Parts: sequence; C-alpha cells; structure tokens
Amino acid sequence: MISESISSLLRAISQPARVDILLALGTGEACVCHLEAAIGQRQAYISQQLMALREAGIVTSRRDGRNIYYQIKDPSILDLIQQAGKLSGISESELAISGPVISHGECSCPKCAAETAGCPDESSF
Amino acid sequence: MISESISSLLRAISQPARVDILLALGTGEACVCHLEAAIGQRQAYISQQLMALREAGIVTSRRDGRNIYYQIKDPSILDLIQQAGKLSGISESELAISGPVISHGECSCPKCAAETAGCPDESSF
DNA sequence: AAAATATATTCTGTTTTCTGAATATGATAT
DNA sequence: ATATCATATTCAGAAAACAGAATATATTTT
Repeated sequence: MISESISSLLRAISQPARVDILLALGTGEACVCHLEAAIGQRQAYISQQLMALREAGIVTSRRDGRNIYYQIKDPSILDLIQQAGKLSGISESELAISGPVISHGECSCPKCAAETAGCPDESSF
Repeated sequence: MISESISSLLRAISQPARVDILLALGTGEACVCHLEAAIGQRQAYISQQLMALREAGIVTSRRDGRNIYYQIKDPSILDLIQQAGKLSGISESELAISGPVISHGECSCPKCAAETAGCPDESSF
C-alpha cells in the first residue's frame, strides 16, 4: 500500500529527538558522542533513536575505531523536514541545519575535542 | 521547541488513512461522504481522522446544507507527501493526487451522484 | 414537529510508542 | 588479558495513539 509506506516514513521522523538528530547530522556525519552533546540527551536514548532511523533506512553507519559515525542516506529528507518546518510556521533562519563539520575521522564534539586537545577550531565551542 | 512542532505536524499525517484523505482531497474540496467512497472507510472513522487533521491545522471545513466540505489549508503539504513518497521509493505516477473535481456545492461521490441522478459525468464512476 | 441524512463526538479496549534502567558488545589501550 | 571507552540491546512500566461501537448534533425534508 502506497499510503502505508509514506506514513511509515513520516512516522519514523515524527518525533522531536529524531528530528533533532537529523538536523544535527545535516549533510555531514557524526559519532554518537557528538550527538549526545549536540542535542543534550543520554547516550542510550540517542542510540535507540538511531536504531529506529537505521531500521527505517534513513541513516547509515560506519565504524571507525571505537566510534560509529552516522550519516543521512538521502539528504533530501532534510528538505522534507525544512518543508515541514515552513508548514508549521517556522522561518528558514530558525531551522538552520547545523550539520557537524567534521573533517573525516575526528569528532568535534566537546568530549572528543577534549581528547584531541589543541585542535584548530576548538574555540567554536 | 522547533523540532517539537515539526514532529507534531509530521505525526499528524503519519498514518495511512490520513495520507489517503489528503491525497483524495488534493487541491479541491470534498464532503465526508465522498471520502467515504473514495478511500473505502466507515464514516465515523473518517470523521475521526478529519478531526485530527483539523486539530493539527491541516484542513479547514465549511458547511453547505447538510454536507461539510473539507479542504487542505496549505496545498504545499501535498508536496511534502509527494516528497515522502519519493523518499520511500514510490514513483510519481503511482502517487497521483486524485483531488475530487467538484464544481462547487455538489459532490460527485457515488452516494451524492445517485441523488443527483442524470448528472453529466456520471459515467466516470 | 417528526423523520431522515450527514457528520461529529464520546467511550473503551487494544496496540504502539516512549522513557529509563540495566546490561551487553566490540574496539582500543595498558 | 584486563580495563576502559563508545555504542548497542533488552526489558519493563507509563503514556499515547488507534480502532471500533455507540450515540449525539445539526440540517433539511416532509
């Protein structure tokens, strides 16, 4: 059924935490610890939501060392969210996609940054 | 909260019956009895879903005689659905928006058509 | 005013989803 | 091999959403 598959995709992102995660991922990729800091939720909770997004085929993950990096599979889902934002009266500026600007293999979240002490853009936190 | 309002909009349409209703409405307007025939669900059920859509601010209604005509408030929600369709691998042709072509005040659903016996486009059913 | 029609609302049991705690796994460092 | 770190999974109770039945309301017709 057509409407069934559409609604199940929508249901997969019809939850604040998952929208937050997708916006935080943006067009980049991020490890769970980054998301933990970015959206201010417990690790287990984020992991759960990531699992839901993974099962819905919305994100993919790759492992690098002990970190697992998540990424949005089809970025047009960000447009979908943006459009949903417009429809619910949110200005485009408010709805900035704050994709993590991570230069492959390193996470810029507070936790990771503390370990990689002295990295160039440390001040951006 | 931004993600809260986005997700609640999405949640409002994250249900097969509601997607069906919105696609059936399309850019036109339709009475409940039309929807009843169009998506093949009981009246009370459709009414319930319409209530949800109304509460979410997605559709508006106007009364004309004993019929109540529903209409999508902002048609760009159809684009949203279309995009969700694409994302879940549904071709555009499959996802035709079959908006009811109703020429103001009369309903072309089987029920209504039976009463307005002899109407021009009766054969289209 | 009574009957009929179109639609809305309320209630209730059932299923789904959320939330949080506890624990498990897999990788690296020591 | 042990410890530690990052992340995943499982489980259980609470909350929310659904689905269906029954019933109410508003409008028109008679």
